[in-house]
Amino acid sequence: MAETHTHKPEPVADVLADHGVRPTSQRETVYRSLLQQRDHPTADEVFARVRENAPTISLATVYNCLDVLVQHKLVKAVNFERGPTQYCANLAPHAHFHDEAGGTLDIDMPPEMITQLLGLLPENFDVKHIEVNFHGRTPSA
Amino acid sequence: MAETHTHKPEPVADVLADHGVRPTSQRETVYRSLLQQRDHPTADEVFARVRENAPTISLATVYNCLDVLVQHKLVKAVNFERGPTQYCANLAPHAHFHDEAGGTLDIDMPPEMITQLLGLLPENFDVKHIEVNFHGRTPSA
DNA sequence: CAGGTAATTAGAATTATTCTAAAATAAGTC
DNA sequence: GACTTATTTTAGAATAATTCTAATTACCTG
Repeated sequence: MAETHTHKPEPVADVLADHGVRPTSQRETVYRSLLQQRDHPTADEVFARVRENAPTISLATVYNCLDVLVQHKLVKAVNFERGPTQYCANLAPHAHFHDEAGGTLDIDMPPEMITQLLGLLPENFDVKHIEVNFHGRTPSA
Repeated sequence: MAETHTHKPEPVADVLADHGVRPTSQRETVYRSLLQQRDHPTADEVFARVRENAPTISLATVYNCLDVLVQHKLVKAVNFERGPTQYCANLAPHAHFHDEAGGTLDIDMPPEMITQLLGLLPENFDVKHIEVNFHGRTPSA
């Protein structure tokens, strides 16, 4: 099957480099893990996952890598109430829905919605980012 | 000057009772503190403030009271990134703007905006609450 | 390959919060 | 008003997530 709509699959190292992140093996491993398993893992969960491939990586490094990825906008950090930070490689503008029963869902947000939200602010505010979180229950059925 | 638009100012104890919260002196003190000083204090800050009137109150009690007030929807808990939870007695629907330079602002949200946000979700999701947070800088001038 | 910068590591430290168990308070009952 | 029971408060210990520290390792530049 030919790839009709996708560009050539850019190696992870290049994606990092393109975003100004020096591509170390740890950073690649962490980022790859987030790309592969697109739930919303905590730092601990990422640590557990990457240990399989990189058994010598440390938790501090996982935190460092995640921070760098977030700072360079390759990954989003999601916070819910007092829970541990969760990480998300979905870069499209989206909100998050936190199910009380556990689990976090991405909710796509059309760009107009972002524009409207920004419209609530006084003109000269400099917005770095917006976060929209829903909290509740998904249908149990 | 006659009070033209306000109802009789209901004592704090009654407000608590009306919301199903047993009005203990600690709860009244904590709630009153939030009503009076409408910045977005952390539990520690509330603790420091209420100690002036109630020098024997404990930090655990402040946490307990804040939790009860939040559970009974008299107070909102606001979380930003990894910072400590902040509390807010503004019950009108509103978003929060976190200034990197410090400080948190309430941003009014018209009900239509809430409706639109809810429209992003599948029909049968049961939403307990929505949180909209902006992050950035206010004009320094 | 020497020298410098940046990244990683293990473990200690910190911080906000929650837990625990006991004492105090309040509410309801006779 | 004393008695019982449920709730709240309290001080301090415990926990959990994250950050810090200092030492080591990897990478790049000349």
